[in-house]
Amino acid sequence: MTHDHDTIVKSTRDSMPNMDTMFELADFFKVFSDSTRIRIMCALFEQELSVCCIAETLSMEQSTISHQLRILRRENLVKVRKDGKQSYYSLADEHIKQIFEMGLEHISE
Amino acid sequence: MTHDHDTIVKSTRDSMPNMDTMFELADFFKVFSDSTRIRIMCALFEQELSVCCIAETLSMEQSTISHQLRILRRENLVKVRKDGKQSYYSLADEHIKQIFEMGLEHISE
DNA sequence: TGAACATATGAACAAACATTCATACGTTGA
DNA sequence: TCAACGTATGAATGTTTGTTCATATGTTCA
Repeated sequence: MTHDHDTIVKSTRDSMPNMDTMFELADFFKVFSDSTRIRIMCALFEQELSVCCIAETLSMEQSTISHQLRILRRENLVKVRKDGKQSYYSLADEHIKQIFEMGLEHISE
Repeated sequence: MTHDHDTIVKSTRDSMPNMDTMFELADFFKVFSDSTRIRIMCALFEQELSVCCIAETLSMEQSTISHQLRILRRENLVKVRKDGKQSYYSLADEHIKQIFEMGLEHISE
């Protein structure tokens, strides 16, 4: 780059959020970037479900679902309730629906 | 799974969006799941910028930025205006800011 | 108590992805 | 026209990540 961009570069940098914030933002959206996790969350929109019930609903292996639920749990998007042998998962945040709506809105354009 | 979940599985499946929709949704969020792309979009919030200007703002290689801009272009999140040697990129959609806001809201909890 | 079941998790594997390097293409101005 | 510059892109590379397999943990019930 030869021409003088110093002013623009500087003011652009100043206008941007903190580095940390932008990395966190990417990490947050990363959770929604996998179709299995999306499908799990969609399944949980109506009611809480056990792990094997989710697995059967999605026609996927129990292990796969458990691994993905772990990620959703870590990110505080779902919560667990244990009852006997089963673990019942539900959405931790009503917020999630809004985020879905927003994505759907963009897709339908 | 031994106990009878057929009813729940069936009604859950019925309540869920189309498969295609859920895959598209994941693909949409995938675009936001990378910190470089997030940073590029943040840089473009204020004004259109040339490729080399973005690269310098983020202290990253021009090639890296070009590759990521290609993805953002493919997903219709940025648009290009060519002027002489330079390509000026800008956000294609005011929508994007809303999506960012929503993510930031969740992070700050 | 032991067998059947539900869930969680580590290791291995394959696929997806971001970055870098090298280079090609197009534009400008001397 | 040729050199310098800005941008785009294919190939190579290393890393991340989702899925599978095997298995461990914990619970229920006969």
